[in-house]
Amino acid sequence: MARQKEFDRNEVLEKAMQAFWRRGYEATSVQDLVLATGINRGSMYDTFGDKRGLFQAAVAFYISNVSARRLKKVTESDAALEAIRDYFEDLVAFSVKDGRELGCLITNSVVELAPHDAPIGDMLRDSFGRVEEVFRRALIRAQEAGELSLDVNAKAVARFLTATANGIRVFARADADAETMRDVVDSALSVIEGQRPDLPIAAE
Amino acid sequence: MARQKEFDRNEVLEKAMQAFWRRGYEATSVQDLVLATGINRGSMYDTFGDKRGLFQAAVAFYISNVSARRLKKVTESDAALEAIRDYFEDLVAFSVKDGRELGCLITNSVVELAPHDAPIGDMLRDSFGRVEEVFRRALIRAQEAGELSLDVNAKAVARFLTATANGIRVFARADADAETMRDVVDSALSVIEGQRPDLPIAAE
DNA sequence: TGATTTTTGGAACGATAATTCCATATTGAG
DNA sequence: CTCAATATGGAATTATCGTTCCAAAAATCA
Repeated sequence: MARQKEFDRNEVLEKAMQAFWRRGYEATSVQDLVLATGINRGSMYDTFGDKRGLFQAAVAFYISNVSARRLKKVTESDAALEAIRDYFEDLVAFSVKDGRELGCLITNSVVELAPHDAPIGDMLRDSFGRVEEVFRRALIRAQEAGELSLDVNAKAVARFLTATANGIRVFARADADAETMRDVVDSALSVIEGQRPDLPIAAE
Repeated sequence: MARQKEFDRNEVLEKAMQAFWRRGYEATSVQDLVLATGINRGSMYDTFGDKRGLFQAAVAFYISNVSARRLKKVTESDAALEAIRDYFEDLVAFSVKDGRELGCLITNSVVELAPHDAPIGDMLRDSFGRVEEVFRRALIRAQEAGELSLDVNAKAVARFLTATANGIRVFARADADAETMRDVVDSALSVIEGQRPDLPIAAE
C-alpha cells in the first residue's frame, strides 16, 4: 500500500548517537546529522519529529545499549567486587582507545542540558539512579557473599561509585592518560577492596 | 586624548562568566551576553575580539577567582586533611544553595569544548593539573604532620580527589540532593581519613 | 495495471546567529 | 577652542540554524 523506508531506525540512531556523543547537542547541526546518518532531512523530521526528538531517541538508545551493556556484568556476576573492578578497568581501557575524548553521552548531556530541559534532565537522572541501583545491589551481594564488610553503607558507596564514574568520564573528555585514570580507579576501589569483613574470632 | 571606557572590565567578565556558567558556551548567544553584561556589542568586540575570546577571558577569570578562592584553604592550611574535608563540604553546600544546577565552569567547559578547541582544552587541563597539585601538596603536608600514612600514594590520591570533585559537579548539574552528595564526600574521604599512620609500637 | 499511500530528495523559508560598520558622543592634548 | 583619538549605540550584513514544503519515486492492494 505504501512505499517502504530505505533506512533502519536503529542504524540511524546509532549514527546520530555517535554524532551527539562526540560533539554535544548544540554543536551538532541538523546538517551534521543528515550527513552522519545518511538519511534525508524530511525522513528525519518525519521519523523523529525534530532535532530534540532525535536527540532524546539517541540518548535512550545509548542508555539501553551502550550503558546497559557496560553494566551487564555488574548486574549479574556473583563475584560482585571483581565485576565492579572490571567495570572501571573497562571504562579506562575504552576511554584511551576507541572512546578517546568521548566521555559518556549521559554525563555530557547532563552537563550541557539537564538544567535547561526538564524532560531530558529527568531521563538522565533516571539513568544515574539505575546505575546507582546496580552498584548498590552488587555491593549487597558482595556483603552476602562475605566479600565485603557489613559496616559498609551500600547506598552511600553506590552513589560514590556513580559519581566516580562520572569524574572519570570528565577526565576522559579532557583526554587524560591511562595512568591518571588508573590512579583514580585504584584509589576509589580502595574504599571497598580494603573492607573485607572481620572474620569472627575463633569461628568453628 | 581619547574617550574613556564606561565599563569595568572585571565587572563585565564577572557577568559574562555567570552567563556562560549557567548556560554553557554554545547556548549563550552574543545577545545574551550584551544583555547580561550591559555593555554594547561594539565595545564587546573591541575589548575581547569575539565571543570565543570573551569566553576564554571569562574562564580565566573563573580560574583565578572562583576556583582559586575555593582552594585557598587547602593550599595554605596546616590542618591539611581538615582543609580537604572543608573543601568538599563547601562544594556540597554551594551546590545545593547559591550554586544550584551550576556545577563548575571548568568541568562544564571541559565536557562541552575540550575535545574540539585545543587552546581552551589546554587551559582547562592546566587548571585540572593545578588542582591536582594543590591536593598532592596538602596530602604530603598531612603525611609530614603525621596525619596520614606514608603508605598513601599522594599523587594517585590527588588525582582521585580531583576526579571526585568533578563527579560531584556533574551530580550538582543534575540537581542531586545534599544527602546524595554528602554520601559521595564521606565515601571519598574514607580513602584518606581511614589512613592514619600506624603508631610505632612501644613508642616513647 | 491503476489507484493510493508513504518515502524521498532537495529547494525554500523564516529566524536567529555572530560579526562588522558607521555616525555620534566623549575625552584629553596642544 | 580645536583636533585627534577612542568609545558608544544600534543598524546592517552575512551565514547558518532548524524547520517546512512539495514534486517525484516507490510500493502495496484492488
